[in-house]
Amino acid sequence: MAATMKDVAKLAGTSTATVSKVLNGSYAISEPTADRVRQAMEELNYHPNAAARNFAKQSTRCVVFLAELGENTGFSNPHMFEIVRGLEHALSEKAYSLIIKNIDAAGACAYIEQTMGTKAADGFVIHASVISEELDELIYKESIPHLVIGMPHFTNHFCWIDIDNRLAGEMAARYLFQRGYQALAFVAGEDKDEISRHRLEGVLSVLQQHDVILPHAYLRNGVSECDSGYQMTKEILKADRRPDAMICANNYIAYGCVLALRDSGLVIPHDVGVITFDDYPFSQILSPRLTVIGIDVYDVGVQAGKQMIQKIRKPNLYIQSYITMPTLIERESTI
Amino acid sequence: MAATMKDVAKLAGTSTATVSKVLNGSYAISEPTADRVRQAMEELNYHPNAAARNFAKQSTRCVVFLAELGENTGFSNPHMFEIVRGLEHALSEKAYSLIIKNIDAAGACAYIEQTMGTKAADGFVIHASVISEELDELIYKESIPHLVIGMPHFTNHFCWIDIDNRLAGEMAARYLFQRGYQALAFVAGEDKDEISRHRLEGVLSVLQQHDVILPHAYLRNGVSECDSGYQMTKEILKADRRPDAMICANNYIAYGCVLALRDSGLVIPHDVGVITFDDYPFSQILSPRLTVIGIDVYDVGVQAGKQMIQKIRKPNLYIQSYITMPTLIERESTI
DNA sequence: TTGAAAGCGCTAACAT
DNA sequence: ATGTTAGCGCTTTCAA
Repeated sequence: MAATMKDVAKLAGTSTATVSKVLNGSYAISEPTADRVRQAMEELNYHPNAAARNFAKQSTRCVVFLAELGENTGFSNPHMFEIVRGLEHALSEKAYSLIIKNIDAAGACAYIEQTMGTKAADGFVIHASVISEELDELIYKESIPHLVIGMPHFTNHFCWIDIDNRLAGEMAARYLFQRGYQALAFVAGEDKDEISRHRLEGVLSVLQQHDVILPHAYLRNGVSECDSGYQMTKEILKADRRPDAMICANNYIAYGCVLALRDSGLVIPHDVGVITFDDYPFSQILSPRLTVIGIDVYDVGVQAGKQMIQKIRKPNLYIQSYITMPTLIERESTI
Repeated sequence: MAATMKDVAKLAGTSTATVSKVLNGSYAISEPTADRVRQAMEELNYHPNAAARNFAKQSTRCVVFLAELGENTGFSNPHMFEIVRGLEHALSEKAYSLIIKNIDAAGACAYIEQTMGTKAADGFVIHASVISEELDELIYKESIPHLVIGMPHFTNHFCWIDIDNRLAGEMAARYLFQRGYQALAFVAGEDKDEISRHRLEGVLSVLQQHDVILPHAYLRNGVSECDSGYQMTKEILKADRRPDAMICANNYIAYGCVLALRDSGLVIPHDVGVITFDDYPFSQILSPRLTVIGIDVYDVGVQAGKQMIQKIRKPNLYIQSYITMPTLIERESTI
């Protein structure tokens, strides 16, 4: 049986209260006593029992990350994992543990209610994929420490943190102009793909500032797949005057775009520049290595973790939103 | 303040012991009493406090997954995340929580000792990337419930679970022969890349069975990158007689291989078949969609989770190893 | 079938 | 500066 505080107290010739005090650094304890206690701990190889401690303090030092983790999430949505890494980092630093929970929107409410009810966690970081109005209500009513990753698409009381895809689009366009490209085309995802749409919006706003419009022939909608990116690019290349830069809504599309350009005998980045979003490892592995507007998703996780801890400490804290900045990563697909 | 067992007992007109008993289903309680208790719980919206419960039972119902989570692990090593998903699934089923901890081999020992000492977790699932002889000793000495994912490369007392890459190599070669391919080439990773080497070994053993040897010209070592795969393939194609099937050590290499074949005017799968390992989502997105020897890593996680729970319940249980089977996934890169 | 009571190991208010 | 003591909420043994 492991040594308990009582054992330490006995050996040090003090009370458990004193031991507790030197353990927690609070209150004033004379150096000699403290030393004796520490010595006793050492001797008994004493480790305070976390469960007992948390129980007495009514805390768990656990935060749970709720998300819908589908098949191959790690690969198809690497951001998810980067967020987890960032979270883990921030929480670990403050001696919190990160619990991962795979759940869908339907189950999230019950899970949180249950977990909160049994006091099995101190707070929740919730991926936007599992929020619902019902959840909003629960969290608001019970004032549950939380943080949503991703902007909710309905009126809500959530605290959330997100990425600015519109701004990323602006940055892409602005960068291309700056590099001397003049005729920009946008290879988009589905019309209902919000990320793609926001990126396009950003691009358009920059075009407007430059007093140019995006010709119909320079915009195609497809799906987030290589084949689709290939097709769209081929179509765009049929335009009377060929664009000199392609902005691809995402990596999958970009890959098809690159293949189509190659097949058309065009040289990247001299004939045509290519830029896309998100620094997926593949954008570095494919050749040419793609210039990208990246987002430090890891940092989103770190921020979320820090905010989370704040909110656990001060439940009345209310930060509605926080947006992280994209950054440009220049590589070989642009001049 | 949330209702406690005392409140329930008072309302139901029983003792807390009785409440506890109906809660745990154990012991005999008369139906009428049990009903009264349940009713009281309902009425008070009572949730047993997990911390108190675990504290009294001296358990945490937490398992931690230890691994070195580098940048972009989600993408570069999607298996890691799939394992996490499988683990989470198996643990959730038995009401265990999964804690994620990012740590390196140097820190693992201290972390486990500390976590075990403070009784903050019931068991550990440890990725092979963070094991050490020191850890082996600690775990053995303290008989800590654990399970290592990946075969240790030194004499040890660990319980571990792994994947059979050698067998996967065999399956790839056997399949190609069966489909009528006759001249197989192997596009390998680094010489020290164990996974690549094991796959190659499997291939060689099948070749041997067919009384054929792998010509020098049909084997190249490189690195796990597209460019390298491209180069190696180009070199292999210089052989006097060109191979009719390429076995690529992994997806990255396979991607380069496909590009090189295209550039050489060869048609996949008719002129040359291509097969690789691991069903990365990219193997489905690239065109042609790659035939692959896949491994159900998710299932490895599930098994690990189940084993873990077994070991927590019966610490003396000793399962040294367990190996999962690869499966063939036929797609467009082979006939 | 039920209840009383002694923990589980630590914290913190209060007293000294 | 240190000790006393009453919890924290639940489990479980033992007695009734």
